Amino acid sequence: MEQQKQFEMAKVYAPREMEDRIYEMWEKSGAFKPKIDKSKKPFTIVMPPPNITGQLHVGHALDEMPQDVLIRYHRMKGDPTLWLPGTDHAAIATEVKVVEALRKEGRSKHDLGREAFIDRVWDWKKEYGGRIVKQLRKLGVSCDWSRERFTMDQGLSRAVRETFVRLYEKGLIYQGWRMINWCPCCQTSISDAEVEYEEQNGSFWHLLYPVKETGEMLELATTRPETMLGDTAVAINAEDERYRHLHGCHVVLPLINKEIPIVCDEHADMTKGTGVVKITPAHDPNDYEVGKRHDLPMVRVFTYDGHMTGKAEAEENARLIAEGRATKDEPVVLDCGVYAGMTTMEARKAIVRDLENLGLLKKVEPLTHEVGTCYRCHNTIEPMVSKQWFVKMAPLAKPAADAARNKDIVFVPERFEKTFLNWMDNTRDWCISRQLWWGHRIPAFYCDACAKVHVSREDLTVCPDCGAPLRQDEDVLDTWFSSALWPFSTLGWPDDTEDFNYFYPNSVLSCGYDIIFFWLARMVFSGIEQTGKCPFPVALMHGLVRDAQGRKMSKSLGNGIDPLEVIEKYGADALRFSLEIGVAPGADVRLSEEKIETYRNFANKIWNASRFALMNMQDFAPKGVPSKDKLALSDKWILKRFNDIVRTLTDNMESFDLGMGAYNLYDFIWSYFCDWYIEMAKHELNGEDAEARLATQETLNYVLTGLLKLLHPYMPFITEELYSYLPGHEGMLIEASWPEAKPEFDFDEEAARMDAVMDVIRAARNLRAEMKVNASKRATLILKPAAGMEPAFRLAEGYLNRLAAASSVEYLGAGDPTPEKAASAVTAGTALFIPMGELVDVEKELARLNKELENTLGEIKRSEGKLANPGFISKAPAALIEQEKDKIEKNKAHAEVLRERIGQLA
RNA sequence: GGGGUUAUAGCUCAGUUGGUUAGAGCGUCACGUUGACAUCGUGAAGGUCAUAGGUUCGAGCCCUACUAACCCCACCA
Repeated sequence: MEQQKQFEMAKVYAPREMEDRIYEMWEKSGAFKPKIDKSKKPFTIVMPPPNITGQLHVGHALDEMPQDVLIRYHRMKGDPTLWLPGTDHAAIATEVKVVEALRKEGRSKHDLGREAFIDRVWDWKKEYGGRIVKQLRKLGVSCDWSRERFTMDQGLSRAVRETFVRLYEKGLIYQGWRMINWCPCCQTSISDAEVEYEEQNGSFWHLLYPVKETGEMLELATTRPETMLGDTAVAINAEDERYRHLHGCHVVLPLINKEIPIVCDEHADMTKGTGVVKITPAHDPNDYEVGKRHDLPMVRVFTYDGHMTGKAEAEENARLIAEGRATKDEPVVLDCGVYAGMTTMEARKAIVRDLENLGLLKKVEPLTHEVGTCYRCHNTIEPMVSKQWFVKMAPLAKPAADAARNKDIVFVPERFEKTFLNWMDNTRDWCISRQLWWGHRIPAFYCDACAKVHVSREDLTVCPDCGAPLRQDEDVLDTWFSSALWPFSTLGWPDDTEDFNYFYPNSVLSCGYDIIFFWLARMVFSGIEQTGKCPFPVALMHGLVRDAQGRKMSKSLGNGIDPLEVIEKYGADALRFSLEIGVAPGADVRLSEEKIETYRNFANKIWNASRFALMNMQDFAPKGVPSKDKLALSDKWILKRFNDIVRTLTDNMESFDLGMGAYNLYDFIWSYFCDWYIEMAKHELNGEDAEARLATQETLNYVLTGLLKLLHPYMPFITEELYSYLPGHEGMLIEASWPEAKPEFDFDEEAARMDAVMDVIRAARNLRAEMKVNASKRATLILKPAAGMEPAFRLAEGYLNRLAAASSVEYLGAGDPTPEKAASAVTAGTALFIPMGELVDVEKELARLNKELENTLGEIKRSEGKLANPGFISKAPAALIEQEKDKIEKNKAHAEVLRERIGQLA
């Protein structure tokens, strides 16, 4: 049976053949479902929900990696482990996609109407929403698909509504006219966090406004001349001597000849430009504040779709005002006359041209400045005064910031705590209403009869006060409003469910640092407000994926790596490892196909090491743990080193040093296990001594099995496959056990002696390489062992033969003369000689030995200098002083052997 | 303007609370293939740890200043 297995095992690792099969097996076995055990502490992570519009890209792959590694580690440790997956409805992104699809059919969402449009989006969701979820499986994510959630499913919608009503009832959600960011393209408001600033080339137009009282021209500059029709004042600084005579005066707004006041306000900066600034309260955030301070009227000149307002809009507005339905906070709409209906850009040109014709354009300066753009469509944001819903942030931000300051939430790495606090301490109210159809509709109901607003957990049709019919608010909520509840809404909150009670708070939240404000911060304050608990004690951040040159991956640069393609080519394990190895928490990752190839090669290495092990375990029935009696020196050495790596890896996992853990494993498996241990084990495995062979088989099996387990969180597929081949658990899934270091295998002394032997092997190889000896040519190795080392070398002769190409090993006593026609080297007091007859160039040999002697003497001097320093003696730890003394001893012995050899050759 | 990060070998990066003669991968060069693996092995070359001070018995690591690159937030009339 086993015999067959071996021959079935391909010589080359072929991930494609196994990964889908293994994933299916995992899913069928229910391995990813936690077993709730009240006596145990669970380990929980909720997956950042990808957008249903999404296609898997390397960013997702990076996002999943730390989570899957931690989840698999904790599952192996035996913790009831839940990784909860799901998707986000992505209000704007999805709506834009579907609107686009409709446009191709020659229709608009308004042609369909609200209900039909939403049906259409659900259809779209059914068709494409599952795509990313299928693709995620290719990465090997071990989440519990039976608990998959969607931000707009019934339960989560109820959580959203409950949250909204609670916040409203506490006065933490309010509706009002405020300055907001308006995207004329998406035709919706967006939050401050959704504005991205881009550097753009623009102009600085210097305009002249005539002063009514004095007739002089007041020069001011603007980057947005199209807003001038909405100016309701001009501001100067009260301290500005240049304009002291204008206090209380007015200017006549050109083009519409409207008289507006000159006001004194701190916003006017004397050091900038002419110190005069035009004030457009309806279209600029700063001017809005100035307007409030001076009780200036607000005049709106832009429509919500990016045109200049005209007669129709102005009349509609006038009507509302006349009927008393417009509040004081609401801007007055201007009929822009000849400019009406123009886009803002057309109006800019026309207004500048007209001003120039009037001689009121003094000059135009080019400038580059940061312009706010929509994070979705990248069109320029227009600041607008608009009626929206807001979350009052101050009372929510305070406890969230406290949680970070009290370390109820810890950031990994630490520095992101500052980013988080900086935002929490300065955040402004959150605009949560979006003028979209796809999303959670705002549960506010208006009564036109009694002008009341009802916010309710249930849909209302008639006014509870007056019985008149109600109409629901047309807007939906910011998509992040629902994702902010993700750590608990997915577990059944607001109901008192078993999942919620057991798995909340979550254990860790892992996401990219680019969504700290969008998501993480909002989860923290929402969790604290709604559940009274910080939703997770640890925020593990990761960075961005970049290309080999460190650039962001983007379609326009064409430098993207398609994860599905590279999985197809190199396997998911290779991709996973590439994204994790050597990456410090929070650091960006450079990814290239070459890098992925390197770790595919690593997988192949493991594959072949296992193949080797299996070939040598045909006749072997493991007892599980090697018995100590017959272990070879190399067995003891690897058992000790394996203990070390188990301890290290466990530390790495517990401290979230996942990149370090991967690196440690790579190094251990390739160098310690493959290059050294397997090569040495060949001696015992091919030897005559049946008991020694058995002991090595036990060791090989024990260590390899353990290594596969340690590597499993990073490379789940190949480790699962190989594990199932190893004797003792053929066909089994990797059991839920994380390896433990066994103190009885801490063979410190033997390991140290083995290391000394390895030094000699390296020195011999080095000599041979320098002498350009053909690797297949064997030669006698003559050793003059350091004190007490001869027994170790005798035990290790098999390794010396095999790894240092020694045809035989001879030993010299302390007083014995050393061979002359030999290349020589000294390591830790042991001298080694390889007789090479005439090949040896005595001059070169001497030069080399002298150089080494010089180095050694230098070292001794350095150590002696240290020890001669009274400060060092009195303050350094005793162990270090001992170490330094020890070093002198060793180096002296080393130098002695070198001198002896030099003396003999010279 | 506020906050943050980075600077170590040709390239990409490690380097834990300060404690050997600063490491790895890739690349380069030399040698090597008959049975785990050329998706491989062995060996070598290559670094004044950005700069200047400081603290310390001791600094790649801590502090200050400076230089350069990058990121985030705010602002730019």
